Amino acid sequence: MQAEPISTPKPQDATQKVIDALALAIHEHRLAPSTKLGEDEIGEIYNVSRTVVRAALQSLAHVQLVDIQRNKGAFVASPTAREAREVFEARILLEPRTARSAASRATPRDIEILKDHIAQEHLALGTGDIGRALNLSGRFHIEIARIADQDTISQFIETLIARSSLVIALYWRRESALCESHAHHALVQAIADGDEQNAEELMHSHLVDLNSALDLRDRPVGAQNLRELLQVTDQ
Amino acid sequence: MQAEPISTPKPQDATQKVIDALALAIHEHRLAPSTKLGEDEIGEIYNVSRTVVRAALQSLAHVQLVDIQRNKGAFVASPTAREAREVFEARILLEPRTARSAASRATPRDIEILKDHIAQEHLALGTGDIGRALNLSGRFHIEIARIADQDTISQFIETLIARSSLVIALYWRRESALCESHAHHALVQAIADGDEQNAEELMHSHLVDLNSALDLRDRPVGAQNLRELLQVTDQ
DNA sequence: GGAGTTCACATTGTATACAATTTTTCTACA
DNA sequence: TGTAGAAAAATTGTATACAATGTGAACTCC
Repeated sequence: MQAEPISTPKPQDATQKVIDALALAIHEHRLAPSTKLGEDEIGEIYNVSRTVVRAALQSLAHVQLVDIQRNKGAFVASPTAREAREVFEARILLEPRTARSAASRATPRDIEILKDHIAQEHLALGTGDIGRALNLSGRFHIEIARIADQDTISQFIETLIARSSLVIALYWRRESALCESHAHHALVQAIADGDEQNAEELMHSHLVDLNSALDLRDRPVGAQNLRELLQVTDQ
Repeated sequence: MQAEPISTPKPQDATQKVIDALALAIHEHRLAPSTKLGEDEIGEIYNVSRTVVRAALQSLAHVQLVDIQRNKGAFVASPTAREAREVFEARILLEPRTARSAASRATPRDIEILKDHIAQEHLALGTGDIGRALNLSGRFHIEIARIADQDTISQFIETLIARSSLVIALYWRRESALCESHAHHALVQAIADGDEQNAEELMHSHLVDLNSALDLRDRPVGAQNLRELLQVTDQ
């Protein structure tokens, strides 16, 4: 009776599918901070039961991409200015050393992958798909952590980059251009050359640059959407 | 038989109760690495449904205290020698700077708490309750991270210390005494004095000492218990 | 007697059903 | 008209039921 030829209905975890889908939507800024994530709603979208959705939401809450409030529900996380600062402080602490380590271990294949990332990012920017470009930019950093071959720290960096996505959504200031392709390009070159010192320094300054492009003054986040709606053309 | 007079049956999350209970058991080395954690079994022990147990196990899997294998079940994690190395490398990277930060911010109340931790640890060692002493020793480090007032990094450190518990269970060598009370004492003094440089250095050397008390040669972990049983008085 | 197969049992993955809490809406009253 | 209160609706927390997968024992065949 040869059911589904290729598309398997539930090949692996249904949970992982939901996790990936939601994480991608957040990373690409299609789900804004503070958005309510109703269990039934999500379950209906992906054709899974609330059991699966709850597991996915809890997993995302663990990396602080969503915020679960008991008896209230799950919302896309909305980092405070302070949390945003901490995320980048942690990145500045971890990633330069990771870049150094990557420079000492990268294989030609790794360099290929990194360059491919940059190319795809450039492409996405060209087509105006900013969300995708942002996501790829983050995955570039994750890839470097993978090359560094330190799973434990890589995992930390992965969650930090995920949260960075939310920070950028909330605190990025328009004025600064986000074309940091140059920084990434120079970084790849240093890693390809095995220049550990340079890789470490480039990563450091890259992150400092990123951080300085944020406007981290406190502001009343939270029910942000509601406020926006209420103030629209309010006479 | 007047059941629990004050203890409420389900005051807060039932899930959190299970998480805490299992984590404590692991930290106190009452649950050995690779121990199978059956859902029905645990649910029966704590009088909760499998739903709650599964949520707890998934949460513990996130911090890598347990290892969930699809369709197989959950087991107390059993870090490889490599993972053990990585955990301590990460601690050495993060904690010294955290100790420095703690030294710059600690209040008299904080110092009290730290000294109390040491006293309790000493007490536990005196009564031979090594499991409790180990747990308190770990919580001492967590307390310092809390004082440093960097939630993001504190959270990383918390998971690292949790995993350290498993590492110690697997790789600690008997020969070395685990009375590092002196190190903790000196650390508190430096923090109380606001001596940032000294606090950072003391924490660094303390962690290096700890690390050197591990025997990180590879060994076939995994179904450790079974192997032991099978080889007992074999002829 | 040993290796391979099959069937029964046990355990996990997922869905549904029920209970508890929150949010909304409707109504009554000042 | 606006506000307080109560009932209704919606949503989450937990438990149970069913489906799918894995494990182990008994049995057959060599």
